Amino acid sequence: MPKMAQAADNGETGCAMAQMRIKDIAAEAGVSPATVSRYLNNRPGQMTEETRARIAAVIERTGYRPRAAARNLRSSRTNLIGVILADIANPFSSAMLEGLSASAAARGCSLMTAISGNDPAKEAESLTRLIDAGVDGLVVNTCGGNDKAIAAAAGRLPVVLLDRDVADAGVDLVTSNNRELVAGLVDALTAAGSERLCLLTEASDDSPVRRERAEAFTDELSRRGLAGEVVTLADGGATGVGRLDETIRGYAGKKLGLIAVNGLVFLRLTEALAQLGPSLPAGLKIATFDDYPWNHVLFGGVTTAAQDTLTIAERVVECLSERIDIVTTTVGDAAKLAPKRIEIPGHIEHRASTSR
Amino acid sequence: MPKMAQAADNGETGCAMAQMRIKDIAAEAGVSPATVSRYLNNRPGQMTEETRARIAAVIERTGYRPRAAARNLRSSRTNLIGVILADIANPFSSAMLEGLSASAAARGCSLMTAISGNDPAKEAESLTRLIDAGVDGLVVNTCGGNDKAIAAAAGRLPVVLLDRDVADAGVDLVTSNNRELVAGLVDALTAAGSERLCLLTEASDDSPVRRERAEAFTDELSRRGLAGEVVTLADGGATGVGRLDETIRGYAGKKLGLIAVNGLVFLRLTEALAQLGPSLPAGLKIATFDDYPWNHVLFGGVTTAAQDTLTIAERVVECLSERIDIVTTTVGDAAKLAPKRIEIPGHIEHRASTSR
DNA sequence: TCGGTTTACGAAATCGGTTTCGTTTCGAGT
DNA sequence: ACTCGAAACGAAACCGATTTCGTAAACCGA
Repeated sequence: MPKMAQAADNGETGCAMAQMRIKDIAAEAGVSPATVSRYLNNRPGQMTEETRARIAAVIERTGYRPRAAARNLRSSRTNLIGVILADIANPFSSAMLEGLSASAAARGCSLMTAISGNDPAKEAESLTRLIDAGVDGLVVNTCGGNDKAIAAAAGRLPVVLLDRDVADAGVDLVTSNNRELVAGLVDALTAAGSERLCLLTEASDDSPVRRERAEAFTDELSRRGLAGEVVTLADGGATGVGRLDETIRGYAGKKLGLIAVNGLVFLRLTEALAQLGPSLPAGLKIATFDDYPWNHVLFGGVTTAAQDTLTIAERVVECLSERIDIVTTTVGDAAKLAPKRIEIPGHIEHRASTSR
Repeated sequence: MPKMAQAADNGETGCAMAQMRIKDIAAEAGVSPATVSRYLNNRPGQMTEETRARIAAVIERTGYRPRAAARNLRSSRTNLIGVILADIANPFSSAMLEGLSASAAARGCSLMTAISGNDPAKEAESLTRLIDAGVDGLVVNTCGGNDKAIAAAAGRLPVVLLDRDVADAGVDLVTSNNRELVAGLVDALTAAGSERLCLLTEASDDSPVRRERAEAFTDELSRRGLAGEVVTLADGGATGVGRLDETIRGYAGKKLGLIAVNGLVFLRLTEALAQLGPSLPAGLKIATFDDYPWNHVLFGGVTTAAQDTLTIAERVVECLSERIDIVTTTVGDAAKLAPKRIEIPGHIEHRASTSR
């Protein structure tokens, strides 16, 4: 006989009563805790429709909620997904967070988030913090510089990389079809009359994504026999402007088209253009990656390579849950499925795209 | 004698060994699990410098990490802070998330995030999800419509409201000094020559924040004897543009100044202005809340009321930890400290602010 | 040297679920 | 009727830490 046997017989007492435990529910429903547990996790071994109903009724009436900590401990599963984002200021990241949140919730998982702010040290710290917290899996939008740590983490739990790859291997990656998107932007600009193209990048951003886009860009140029180059803006804002000014002057009168390699570079580009004064070279056209909400306002609308963040998020969670299920189901590390590389097609938003 | 007595004697075997438990560490260090626990939580009752060092050495060597689920269960504390954000697309929210993440990490806490997308149903669901997950406290940037649920939640664990208040009482709130910021924007516009002022709002956003700003605005107008009004854009984009167009025409030739009540309205405003064509009424000036990164690019720089997101985040976490400490320390609900209302002063970014 | 108070630590209970394993019951097949 | 397998369920171990309580040793002033 339990100490607080009749703790449950309250109808609607408003007072703060001690929390119900599973054994209280069990007693109330006249079954064993094991059966209630089966009910809670609707285990394959069915139970009589009658006991099921009885348990449901008791839970409904008492408003019982199982304590997560207890079930986590015993089952060593938390239904938590860790997310490490490099730069939350980037709308890509916030859109992704929203998508991940929704997809995770759909599978009964919650998100634990950490933000590295593009600082590898913080990223590493977040990595251990989330793992220590017991997340079932990890989504990492890495800022780079932690390849070994990430590989190590992937050895301990399921990891899916988001957008940015890691030199070391063995982890799933979900990203956009950057090469096609680059081609699409080149298409758009040439169709709009540009004769020379520049891809603008930042020195500080040395991510594999940037490199992939730059590579695709030069490939595309040579494939089409177009003139152009990759221009790396220096980090200090002013230098960047100088470099940009120089570039624009260098192509003066030649129908230049600029592609910003990502949203932040685009932002710096607009700043720089504003600084250079209202007199832009005639025929200068602009396109960019990342569909910031103001892209269709600036310059009368900027043609944009938009990533399908919602689908990316969905697939990320899908990959992760798949691996999580494997880990928690199979005995050892047997049946390791090969690392996937998934490209989610983005699309080009065609807009006016002219600076004038 | 434990089953796996010598599991610990490996030096650097690469094989995946079973995880260490606290009792393994204890055995290895020649102390009891209780002492190791004391070490881990550096409890007031000191221990010999020698045993401390011995435990530290063993932990260091084995790379032992305590299982969070177990300590959560026993201590009924998770070091998790739940965060519910209404609209992650708003840079205010993402900046806040970054700030919260940093402040929480500084106190050894992690963040569990949920995003309501301004949907009260989702918000309510997030509320229960996070509470069920066992968060120690909750930060809510509510979208409204859940006053009772939030009040109920606040009865069960510490809750701090972020930016948006809740009709019901009894919870801490951290927000900006909206009234002063409104006055600051009015200052800026009148100083720039505006004679009539409009505050632009959206019908769909009926948050207390919007209302507070609108109220402050009309107060300010009457205090200064200025002409002007609050203009509510309808929800459907097109109607909004029409309404705006109408407003601008109505004041034609009268040196109009527009204030966007928040960043999203400002975005719609820029869109609408772009749609209305390049010929804006001469002397139209614009100011806005929320310092989006492109504010200083558009229209040659838009005067902005910027909130101090970092400080807000800091104070939010501070408030929350304070209450969490009280809850976990004191016996009952004694010593309930009164709900605070904290206003963090923002500042006005003075920029060119002219549309032409 | 002796009571009295800390201090350092260990033994064992405990948190609240899940999981394993075994038992009973029920229905089908012959 | 009897066997057999599956279905429904209960008893008890278990997850891995924290916490309570107790004890032995150390310290301390008189």
